[in-house]
Amino acid sequence: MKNFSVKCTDCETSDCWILKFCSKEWIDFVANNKVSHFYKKKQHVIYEKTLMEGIYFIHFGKVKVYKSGIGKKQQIVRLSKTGDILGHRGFNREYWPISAEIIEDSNICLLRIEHFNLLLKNNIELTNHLLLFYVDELFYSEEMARDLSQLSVRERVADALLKIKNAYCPSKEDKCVGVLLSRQDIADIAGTTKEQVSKNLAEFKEEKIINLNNKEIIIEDSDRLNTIANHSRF
Amino acid sequence: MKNFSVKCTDCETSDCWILKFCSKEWIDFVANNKVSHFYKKKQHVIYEKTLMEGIYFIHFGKVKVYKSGIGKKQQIVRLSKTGDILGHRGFNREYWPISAEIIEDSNICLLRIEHFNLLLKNNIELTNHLLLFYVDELFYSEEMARDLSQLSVRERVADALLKIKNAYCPSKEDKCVGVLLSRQDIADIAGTTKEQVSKNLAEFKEEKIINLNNKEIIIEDSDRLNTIANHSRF
DNA sequence: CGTGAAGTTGATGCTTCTCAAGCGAAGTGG
DNA sequence: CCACTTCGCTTGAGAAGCATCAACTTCACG
Repeated sequence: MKNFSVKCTDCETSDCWILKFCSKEWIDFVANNKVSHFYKKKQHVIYEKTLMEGIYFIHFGKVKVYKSGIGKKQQIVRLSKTGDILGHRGFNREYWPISAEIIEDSNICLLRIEHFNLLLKNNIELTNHLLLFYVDELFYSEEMARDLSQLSVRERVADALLKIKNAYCPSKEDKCVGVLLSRQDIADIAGTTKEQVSKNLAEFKEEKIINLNNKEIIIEDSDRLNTIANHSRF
Repeated sequence: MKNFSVKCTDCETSDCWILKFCSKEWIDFVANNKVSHFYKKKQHVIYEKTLMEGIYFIHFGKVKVYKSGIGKKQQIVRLSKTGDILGHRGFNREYWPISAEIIEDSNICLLRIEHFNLLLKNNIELTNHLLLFYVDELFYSEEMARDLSQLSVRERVADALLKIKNAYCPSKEDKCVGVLLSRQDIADIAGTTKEQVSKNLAEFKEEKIINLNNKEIIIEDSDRLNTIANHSRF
């Protein structure tokens, strides 16, 4: 396993919050106190209900954040990637309210909570950014709640595809969704079962809205996909 | 209509955030810049998609906060009351992402956003409290999302009753849920229809879990109600 | 006392979940 | 390198859960 533990000052992940919102001396502080770790696909960074340790920053990679529900059911609440903060849902909590699992090999930095608190206290811009970030997260979360309860499965599957694309391949020109997720993962975003996802993807393919090339999902007609997903909103 | 526009310094709503987290001089600042308004049941404080104006503080009363969905469907995302902050979901947004409707006559203070921002900048304790509040809101919202998608209607109706009780009558001794909401309101919390609420309430009554005394819901066996609502959680 | 709104209840049918069988790709071990 | 196992995906059939519709009752309020 390669060592990805670079100094923050040499880090190429330019949208890392530390680099963007902290002063030079505090970037050094983070560099001296963070711990980097490389994770392989399917490994867990965070286990729900275990002791909260600190805040994570994704140096590079892709991570799904989910909440456990009935039996084995899970609700994916976020798709995180390079530059994203991770574990902020556990801020000020003793135990993690969510789990985080690697979906593409990732390198992730941990800053223990006492250091993060010190950082917040001394970097007002970071605090302000975090505040606004929570506002956004709350907005998306409540939109998700409403949609999970009111949209049909077909609409939710369409919406899930757009969410994945938006998270991992936002480029308008590029048609792929940017990551290989299992049917179960898509179901855990859409709040349904893997069988329903399969059936609806087959339908979308039949209608030439998407294409399925060896496991990869290609969005052929994002306008119609949008129409299906937004069928109801407003 | 009585005039409830008291000076903040004379305000008896002791859990108002201004009184709790701002310094004396800044309480005066709020007192001089806030606008109080009395609202009657069914009036709207906030209309979704209209211009965001500022942050509200509930002097006294009860308010439901909801997001519009398909057709006339609504998802209630919060039950607010005396001392609560209102409209923080619109922080840093141009338009309101939610509506807020009075469910019991209320007096509510508005602090325009430019004043609120100034307040935040100068009262670090308020900023910190707001940050932690958003973390909590995010937690509850994602729990709601998961539950709406995974629980059965029966479980969600039980959960809705507990949420109402918890919001408006948290006392363990008192059995009432603390407020008169319509079946449609309960449905909008539970993510179902008013008919299903009616049927499930009848079932609960049959099972001696609740009692229905002229529109008022009395919780007779909160343990069993909890068991039903939590059937799945963990 | 009359009108409209809110609540109840039952019948019906659609949507979605569950279960099961079959398939193919990928990984494992001899 | 090939059989063997395992895992994920697909598809169909059946069942369950839930929304919708409609008829009726009760309540609120002028």
